[in-house]
Amino acid sequence: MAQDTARPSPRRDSSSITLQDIAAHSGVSRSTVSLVLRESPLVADRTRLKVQRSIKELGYVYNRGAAALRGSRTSTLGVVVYDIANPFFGAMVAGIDAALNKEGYVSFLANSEDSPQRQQRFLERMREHSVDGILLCPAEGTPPSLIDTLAEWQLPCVQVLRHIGAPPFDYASSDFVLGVHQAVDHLVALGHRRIAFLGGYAEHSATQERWQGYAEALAHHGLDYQRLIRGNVTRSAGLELIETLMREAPRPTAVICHNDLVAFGAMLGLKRLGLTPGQDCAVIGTDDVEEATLGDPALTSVATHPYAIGEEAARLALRRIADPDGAREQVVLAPRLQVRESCGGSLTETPATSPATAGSPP
Amino acid sequence: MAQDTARPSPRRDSSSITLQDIAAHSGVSRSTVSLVLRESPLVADRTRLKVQRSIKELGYVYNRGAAALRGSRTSTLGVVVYDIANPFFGAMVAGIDAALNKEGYVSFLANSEDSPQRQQRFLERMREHSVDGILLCPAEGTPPSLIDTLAEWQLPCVQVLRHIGAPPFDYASSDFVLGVHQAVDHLVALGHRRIAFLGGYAEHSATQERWQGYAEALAHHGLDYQRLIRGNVTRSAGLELIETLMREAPRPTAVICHNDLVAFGAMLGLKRLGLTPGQDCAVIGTDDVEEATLGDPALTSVATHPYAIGEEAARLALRRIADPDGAREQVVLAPRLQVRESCGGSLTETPATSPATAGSPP
DNA sequence: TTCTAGATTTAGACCCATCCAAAAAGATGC
DNA sequence: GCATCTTTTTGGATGGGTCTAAATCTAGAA
Repeated sequence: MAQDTARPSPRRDSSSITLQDIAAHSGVSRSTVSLVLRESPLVADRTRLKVQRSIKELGYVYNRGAAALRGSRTSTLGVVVYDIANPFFGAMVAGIDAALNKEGYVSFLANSEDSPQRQQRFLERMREHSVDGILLCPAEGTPPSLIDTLAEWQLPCVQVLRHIGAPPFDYASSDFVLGVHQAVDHLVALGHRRIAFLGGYAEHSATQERWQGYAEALAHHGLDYQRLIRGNVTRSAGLELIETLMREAPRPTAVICHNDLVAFGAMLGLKRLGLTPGQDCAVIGTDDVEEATLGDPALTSVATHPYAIGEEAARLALRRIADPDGAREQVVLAPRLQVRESCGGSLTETPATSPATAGSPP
Repeated sequence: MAQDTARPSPRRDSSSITLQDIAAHSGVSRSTVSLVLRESPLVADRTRLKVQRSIKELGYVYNRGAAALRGSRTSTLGVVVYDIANPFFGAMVAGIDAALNKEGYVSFLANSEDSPQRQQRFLERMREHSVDGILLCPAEGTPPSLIDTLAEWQLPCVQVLRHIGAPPFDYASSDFVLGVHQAVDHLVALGHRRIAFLGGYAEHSATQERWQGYAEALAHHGLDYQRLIRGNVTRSAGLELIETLMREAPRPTAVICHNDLVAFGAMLGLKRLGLTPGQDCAVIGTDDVEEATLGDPALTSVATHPYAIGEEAARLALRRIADPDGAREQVVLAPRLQVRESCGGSLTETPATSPATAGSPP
């Protein structure tokens, strides 16, 4: 109670100061200090100020580990992606980070490298660390039962980009079906009739949705030509696949690519074949990465907004944590076709389609 | 002790099982179970097996939060980068993740967006979470005192790619000085005499080292021409900077770029000016990202091995955690010039320089 | 002045593992 | 059989918060 000004402030070994010390210093109980720390409205203003002064003066450091032990939240989240070196995921993680940061959350990140085993190990570790929830981009070959396991563990999980297991589940992604529709519509409007689709394997929901959109859109426009080449979704895959494709007869006059990397590879492949992208063959990518603007030619691309997806996924996770039994949600952002030179249209930039609204996944 | 087979295994609400339950079930004390969990050699084999069986049978989940409260380690690390959307950092984070994973560590990731404030907030939060250490790529404008602050906090910190504060400090990076030397040497061998350097600002140690290498190498070869253009390190910056540069007289015959993004921008800029990269002007990048192989033309680049840097940084952090007062280390990997088409040499790939050995930073 | 609802504050149990010192059990030597 | 070492095991204190229910303190009502 009395201000002991006799000795210089008895600041102990930095962070060994506890609630008890603050309580003693400010003349209240441990409980009250705890309430102040958690910004409870129960505490009277005078008391709050007094305690806050002590906290600052003694250089107190909140111990979240201890708090988590008794309390119910850790303010941590686990995030699993399968290829963090891919800039798409980089942007997505940036979005997640920004959204979590606002709410005082921090996230553990794991790169599964598309290995279900690594993914599993990480999730078990997350359980041991008692994270409040999981953001999961499921690795290729993840058993659908994983979602049930997480549910048994009482660990809220938001699936991102890909989904496994049976609905209803929490999910955040882009509407890939709609994206391909937009691309096909645009090409048809430009007069194309032979439109191919490049890249992807059937295992992922995200690929299946693209293919579904492709088939639907062709049917919708009454087009007969249909050519879908499976393959990896890398630059070099695009390079190889386009060579196969252009050797066929009849050739397509346009290709839609699984992502921008494939599209860049395809454009390079066209050039190596002596063809001009956008003139001899239109190319449309997916994702609209930064590089698309500065390609040669600039790439028309279905923008899938990874940063926004990351933000939405994080926010959805926070909602689910706050209300674990709430109705499952699917936040599926509408993509937007970004028209540039690679599909031979004019060089002017045309705002192409509807503004962002929610669609629905299969 | 007696196997209570009367009722179906009394598996309670999933994860509410504690050491106490295991102890009771296997007929030993809590302490012994704890020793088993930590793989202590003190425990007799018979006992260990018995306990492990109980652990499995009851579906026990280790509570790391509780362990951390009493013990001294959390097996967690904080990682701060300033631009996770950049594939270079993506690869680096992948390396960090892989190295940590092997040792049972997990990491919190934050994207500072080059904001010292965000970085500061994150570091404070990491302290509250009692991470065992920090991997820090300091944000632009980070006060050098931050390193002292972390030391006061008793938080081991390995700086990565950039460094601030006074030596000795723990640091993992690439030898940027040597990288530029390699690039200049190669260009000089090809007959170039007017070599410019593109991009970067003086604030970062990583930029300063590149510039130092540039100046040193020119002096070493007795070249008079010296032209260094500051600027951002993005694709579009490269595009703009090269235009400025090529309008000068005399023009350089070669440019070395701060990173590959700048180099790609520069190549695009050359094409827009009607010049051919590798013929009218040689271009060399830094980092050797995947895309370099598939550029048009393929880009000669100083490979800086981000994945390896990430691994080394993580391992160094683990060493420092194990031995907080050990001598500070600087792990600086030697880069390697990857010769391709963009500097006009032949199209054959020449293994250019020495294999990886450690160099030393300024 | 006494009573009471509402606003504040608090004591003490609790979360779940780890640490330490000391006890118990087993092995060995004479 | 007893003392002496080892090898194993263990009780109880401990870490630093949060939770609950109850205690205390107001100010306005009766």
